[in-house]
Order: sequence, then C-alpha cells, then structure tokens
Amino acid sequence: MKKGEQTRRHIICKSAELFNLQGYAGVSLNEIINATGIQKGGIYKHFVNKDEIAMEAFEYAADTVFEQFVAAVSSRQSAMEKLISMFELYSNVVDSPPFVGGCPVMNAAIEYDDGHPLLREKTQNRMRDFISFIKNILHEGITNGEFKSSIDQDGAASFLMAALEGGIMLSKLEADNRHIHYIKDHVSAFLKTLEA
Amino acid sequence: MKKGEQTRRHIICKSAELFNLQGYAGVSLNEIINATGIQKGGIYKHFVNKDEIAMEAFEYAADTVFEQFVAAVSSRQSAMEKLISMFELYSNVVDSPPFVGGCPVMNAAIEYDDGHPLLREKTQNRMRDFISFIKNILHEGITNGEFKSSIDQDGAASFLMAALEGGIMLSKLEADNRHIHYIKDHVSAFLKTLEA
DNA sequence: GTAAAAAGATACCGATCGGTCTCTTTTTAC
DNA sequence: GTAAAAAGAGACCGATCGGTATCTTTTTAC
Repeated sequence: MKKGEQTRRHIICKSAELFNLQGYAGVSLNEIINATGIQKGGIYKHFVNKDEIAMEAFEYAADTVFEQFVAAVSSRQSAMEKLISMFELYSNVVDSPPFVGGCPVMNAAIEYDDGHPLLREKTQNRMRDFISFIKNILHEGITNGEFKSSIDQDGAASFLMAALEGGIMLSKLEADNRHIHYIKDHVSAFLKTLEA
Repeated sequence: MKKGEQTRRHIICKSAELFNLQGYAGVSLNEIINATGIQKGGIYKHFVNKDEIAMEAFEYAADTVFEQFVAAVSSRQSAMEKLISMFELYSNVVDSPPFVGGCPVMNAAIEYDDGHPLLREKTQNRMRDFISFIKNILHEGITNGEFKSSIDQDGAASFLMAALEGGIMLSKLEADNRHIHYIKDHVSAFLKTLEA
C-alpha cells in the first residue's frame, strides 16, 4: 500500500499550487488532472470529492510555509532577529515566495471568510497558529530582557501579522518587492521602540 | 433611454456585492439573475459578457469605498486625524464594513494577482490611488509642520496601506474587530513617531 | 396615439462542471 | 508464481456553466 500514498501526496502537492494560485472556485478537476497526469478515476480513488482535495491541499501548503517560518526563526539568536527573519522570508515574494501563489493562509482567508465554513475554520486555526508563533517570540524577547515587559503581546502579534500579510499582498499585486521591504523597514523601527 | 441605465446600475450594484463576497470565479450568472430579479436576456442587453459585469462591479465597489475614505478624511482637521479616520472607517468591519464583503481592492488583489490581466491592472490602479491618497495626507502633514520632513512618504504610505488591509483581513477572518483595533492603536503610535 | 426602438423573458446551445461506474492494469502479500 | 487487492483509465452521468437567438412587452419620441 505504498504506491497509493505516494500518488495521493503527488495530487495534494500539485493541486495545492493550483488552489493557491487560482482559488478553490477557480480550479476545476480537469486542471488537477492535467497538472498531476492522473485521470479522474485515479484521483477519486484517493479523495471522496473536490472539497477533500482542497482541504488537504490547504493543510499541505500551510504546513510548508509554517516549516519555513520555523526554520528561518530558529536560525536566529535574538527575538528581534527572529521577528525580522519572518519578513526576510518574503523579501523576494515576487520571484521566490515560500509557496507559489503567496501566503496560502491569507489567500484562504480572503476566499473563504464569507463562505465555506469548514475551510474557513481551518484557515482560522492556521492564522491563530501563526499569530501565536509571533506572540511566543515576543514573549521570549520579554523574558530574556530584550523587550519591555509592558508591551501588548496580543496586539503587537496581530499588528506584525497584519503588516506582513498586507505587505505580501501589495508586493504580489504590483509585482514589486519594494512594498514588502518598506514594511520590513517600518516593522524594524517599530520593534526598536519595544526594546527594553 | 432612462430605464435601461437604471437597470444597468441595478445589475452592477447587486453583482458587485456578490463578486466581493464570493469572488469572480465563485459567482455564476444564475446567482446574478437571482440577486437582480432580471433574466439572462435582460442582463445581456446591458453587458457583452460576465467579464464586463465583473469589471464594472469592481469599479463601482472601489468607488464606493473610496468615496467613504474621502468623506471620512475631509471631516478631520489634522493629517494625523485624517490618517486615523481611515482605520476608524473599518472599526466595525465585521458588522458594517464600507462595502459588504470587505475591501474590494484587497479581495481583487488576492484573486487576480496570478491571473485575469485586465482586472489585475484595474486593481493595481485602484491600489495606487489609495496609496497616493495616503501619501498626499502625509505630504500635507509635512507641509503644515505636523510631521517631520525627513519621513519616507512612499514607504510610510505603503506601510499604512498594508497594515490597514492586513487588519481588515484578520478581523474578517476571525469575525472579531479586536484585530483592526490593535492595528489602529499601533498605527497611531507609529504616526506619533513621525510628528515634528 | 402611434410607431419605432429599447428592454426583457424564455427557450435553447455546446461546453464543461463535479462525480460515478466499469473494466483493465499494477502492486502487494504470501 | 499466483491470487487477491489496490490503483488507475476512460466512458459516461445529470447538472450547470456562459452565452445566443427569438419573440414579447415596455418604454420612448414625436
């Protein structure tokens, strides 16, 4: 039963790219067939419907990005550097984003916030994970004396997340990394004001 | 030739809401028919295809939001207040956003940044208008002595736009205005650092 | 009021949608 | 090696897609 799992992952991998580029409603099964090279019968041996493919594709895409965040962050020493490294991960979002099509969590947030309850919930959970991740770094920075203890951790984490996602959106739209760099610079300045 | 124009606007108005809630690919002609109460033949008397409806719907939605920005801003005296008023316009984005479905420019940016060249270009133009609008307020603040003349106007405008859009996205996703308020607070603090 | 023109309803078109069914091929376990 | 099971191909399904053509109704201009 090895082969089946392999194919299943292949389908998830390829369709995750499609969904992140074109959105759930914008991807047809025929496109998945073309992208994977597997016919309809083969695909439906592994998934009950398109929804299930989209779900798993989203989880895969979010996992992929999150892993890169963790890797980027853990290679830095200070909390300040860790936070900035998240923006650096997107410093060339135009040509080499962590996942093709941009941040899958933001893309899903925009597409599913007014529909598709299941995917919306999954997106909410992922977004909370990301924000918690940021909050933990802030907390770490406070406990090691890097940041002031008076800072609003929830607010700051939300702010950093919003700025990052907004910056990604602007740079992708304009096909110009200038925006995400602007955001990084301003966020750096903001973080300096948090220093103890 | 009055009646026709009236119907045309009705179609644009109703379908703009649909497109902003569900995205271009997520809206079918039958949904437009149901929302407008006008049959297919009637609709296609005014538009050559679905694309044209989407285009005009987007322009209408963007216009509507921009007008509210202009109104909010022009009711304030200082540049500082003007900038903050833009965030206040979205202070209850969950229950009463400037346009149902959230910011049409961001929604379009996410959906069209990897496809649909025409709509993407329209979205770029609108985003540039918004950013220029912010930049003009910053410039105004500098010339009247409110802000330091040393500030990076392009960078700051981009940063403010990103933070706003990111905050809208977070609050909509979580159905919780807390996020957009966090953003407003942090932006206010940032603007204070720009003061002369 | 009337005739031309505009607006709109409805039936219809081929294409494609997501999904199923059957049959063949490949993989697996022994 | 063989038989059972899993994987996959491909034809097929009804429903819906965006769009058109025809015909009726309403609006407009005089």
